[in-house]
Order: sequence, then C-alpha cells, then structure tokens
Amino acid sequence: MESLKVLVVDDEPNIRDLLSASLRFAGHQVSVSPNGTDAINKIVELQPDIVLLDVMLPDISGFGVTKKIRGMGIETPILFLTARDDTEDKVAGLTVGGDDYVTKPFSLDEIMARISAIIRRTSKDATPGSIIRVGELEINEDAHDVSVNGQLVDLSPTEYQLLRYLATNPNRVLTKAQILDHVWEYDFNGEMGIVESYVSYLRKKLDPISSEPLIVTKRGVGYMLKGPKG
Amino acid sequence: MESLKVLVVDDEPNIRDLLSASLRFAGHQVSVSPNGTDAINKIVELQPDIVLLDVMLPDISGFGVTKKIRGMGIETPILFLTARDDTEDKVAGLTVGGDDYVTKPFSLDEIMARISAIIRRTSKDATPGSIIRVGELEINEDAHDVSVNGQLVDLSPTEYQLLRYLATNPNRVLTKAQILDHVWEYDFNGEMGIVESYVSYLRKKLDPISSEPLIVTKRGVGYMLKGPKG
DNA sequence: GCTCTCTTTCAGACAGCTCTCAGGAAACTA
DNA sequence: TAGTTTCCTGAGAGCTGTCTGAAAGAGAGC
Repeated sequence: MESLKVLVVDDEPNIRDLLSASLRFAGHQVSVSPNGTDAINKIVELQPDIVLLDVMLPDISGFGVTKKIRGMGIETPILFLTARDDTEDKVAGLTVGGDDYVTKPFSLDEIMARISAIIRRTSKDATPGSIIRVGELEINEDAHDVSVNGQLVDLSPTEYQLLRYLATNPNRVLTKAQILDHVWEYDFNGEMGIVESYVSYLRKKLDPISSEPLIVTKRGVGYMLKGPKG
Repeated sequence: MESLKVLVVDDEPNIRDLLSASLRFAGHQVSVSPNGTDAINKIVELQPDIVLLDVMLPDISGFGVTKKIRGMGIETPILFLTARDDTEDKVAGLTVGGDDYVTKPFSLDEIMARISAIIRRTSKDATPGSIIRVGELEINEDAHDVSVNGQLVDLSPTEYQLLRYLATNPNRVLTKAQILDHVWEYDFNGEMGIVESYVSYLRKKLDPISSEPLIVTKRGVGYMLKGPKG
C-alpha cells in the first residue's frame, strides 16, 4: 500500500495516539482531529484519502460529519469507529458506497486490513490482488479463505487474524508482545499464553496439510512464518 | 549506524552511566535525564533521534512522558525499559508504531540491537539489510537465523547473542570481560568461565561447517572472530 | 430456552537452555 | 624439561520457556 493521507477523528487521546502511531509507522501521513467541526474543516482543507471517524463525538456525531461533507460533494471514503453495543443496523446503512466500520475495541491488524480493503475498492484502476501468498500458504482476504497447497482450511476469526499477521511478515520473527498488540483488541488484558495457545491451534490445522511446519518457534524471541526462501 | 542523538531517562545513576558510557563509546551523542519532567523538557529542546525511557520514574511515569510528547506531535521513537515482573499487559501496546521495550536487567548488546532495529524501521528511505556478513558467516537479524556457507545453524539465544557480538566486531580481539559486559545481563554474578563454555558451544556447531575455524583464541587476551581479510 | 463454537485460562509434561565444575590439554616460562 | 598458567570440553543439576489438553466462560444461532 502506498502512502496515504489519513485523518483520524476521535475524542479519546489514547485512541488517537494508538492509531496515528501505527498509521505513521505504516508510512502514511496522519492528521488528527478531536471533534466533528474540526474534522469537517480538516477534511475540506487537507483532502485526505481516507477518514477514520468515531461515531460518538462531543459535538457533531460522525453521521453528521458524513452528511455534511457528502453534501459538499466530498466522496472521501470513511471508516467508522463505533462502540460494540451501538445498534448495528444504524451503522450498517452507512456502509453504502466505499465506507465501512469497525467496532471498538478493535485490533490494529483489523484496522489496517479494513483500510486496505477500502482503498482497494475505491481505487478504480489498480486492483492489487487481495491475496497473500507465502510458500504453500494462500490467504484470500476478500473471501476470508485460507488454503495450503490448494486445500481449504477452516479457521476461527482469531486464528485467521493471527495467521494473517504472521503472513504479512514472513521470514521475520515476531515477539508475543507484537502479536498481542496487532492481533488482539487494544484493551485485551490477558497474558501472552494465549498466543501460544493459538499458535498451537494453527499448527494443528496447518501442519497436517503442509509439507513442512509453517510456523517456527524461535525460543526466547517469538514466532516466525517460514517463507519460500530464507 | 551513523551518529545519533540519544536521550537516556532513568532515575538510577548506575543505569544511566552504564548506558551513556556504552552509547558514547558507540559514537552517539548522549544526554541523560533523571526524571519525567526533565525528560519532557529535554526531548522538546534537544529533539533526540531516540529516547531510552525507564517506565518507573519518580515523578511522571514513562507512559505519561510518552503521552505528553505524543500530544505535542513529537514522534521520536522510544525504547522503554521495564522491570521484568511488571505485568506484561502493561507492556502490551508498546510495540505498536516504532516503539519497543526491553526488560531489566538487560544486556548491552540487546539494547544496541534494539536501537539499531528501531532506527532501521523508522528511517524510511534507507533499508540497510539487517544481515551481518563476516566471511562465510551470515546472521539474519530479522529471522534470528545464522548460516555458514549457506547452511543453517541452530543456536540457543545466548549462543546467538554471543556470535552476534563477535560478528559486529570482526578481526578484533574482545576480552572475556567485554564479552561478559555486552552479552550477559548487567547483574550477572557468575564467572568468566561461562564465556569459555559458550565459545566452545559455538565452535562445536560452527567449525564442522566452516572451512576454517571462525573463532580464534588470543591467549591471555580474549577471542576474535576471523573475517575475510586481516 | 438449548447447543455449539470460539475464546481464554491454567497446569502438567517436557525439551532445551544456562551455568558450574573439574579433569585434562595446550601453551607459555624458565 | 618441568612447572605454571590458561584454555577447552564433557557431564550434570536446576531452571525456563514452550506445548498441549482440559475445562470454564462468553456469545451466536437455532
């Protein structure tokens, strides 16, 4: 994914920092905004490629912001951030066009995946296949499908996300802390043992099909997905 | 690695001295700070390339310092220093963006490796491969892999660190004391015999593959990794 | 309501690692 | 050559990190 102009709109500083740090690290130009009116100004002024927009804002709601800028003829795609218990149907109606939403608390990897998906859909010409291939492994992000040597593997949501994160960093050791930060929700309060458990689950499903173990343990460091060449 | 501006923030003078001495020796410009408020001032004033930040400070915690400077739009990467028994969930969240952490007690070589890694990741343009090559030896820092003449060698964490330290100083004799200081944690209380043991382990694994002994003993002085020339 | 799946925690088993020690080899010294 | 120092390496005790099955809890769907 090339460098994008991203606007992050949220009234919670923690969320803003988390998102802006991650997005900047991913190579994007990030601006932040704490409320609706400021967001509208920044959208008009900066013309971002995508807006991460909290629905619950102190002044104008995220919906209001959307209505306003759409009224101005601005078609910037929006990724809404909503609380989990917000009535989903209200949000669902807003995902027409290029828009989408994630519920709080989210995981970083989920946000990144959604952004990629939106950009992929809205950029007409380029259709950079949404397929991640690492050796015998193939992940189809559109279909949420995983196959090894052409054979489909049924994964739970968390298993899928974990594998996806590993697959986007092949031949690179990822610490349990990194995995926890990217795959689990940001308010997850548990221990790293859960990463071990899920790696174990993945291995049990993948290794019987693959010709050699895909996930290798680097003792004292972390885990690594083994790609075709070192 | 070129010369960097580094700020070391820790309330323990011993740690400050240890780190600043090593970093200066490595050619960096080092400033130190004993607490959070002073650290914030110095970060704003000096604009360091990287901050080594103890989490446990007498006034503001390392997290507080981070929040403050991030709020000012300062994106300097941070390497956190945390106690090993801090509940790990507190640490989670630190590996997003360019930041990272090490647990106390650490080894100097680990600190240096982390700094290199952070700088490598955050400097967009230059991607100086994370591969150390010395003669027939090749160390892939991303994969934590070691190979001799293309053949993979399986090393324990300590063996890896020792070899890495030797490989970053090829054709240069390193005393056992130096090795102990760099590879083992700073509160290690044992004898230098352990260096001999680990050199022995390494030789047993490397020499059967290499065409000539890689690690040579300089009797009465220390050990040296033999590079292609000299 | 019930069932089923998924998530998360936990504890036992186990392999691998760290570190010490001691006997013996090798290399200097005189 | 004999004595002394330094280094090498095998053996082993204890520890740590990892794996995995079991089981409780949460949530979705019927």
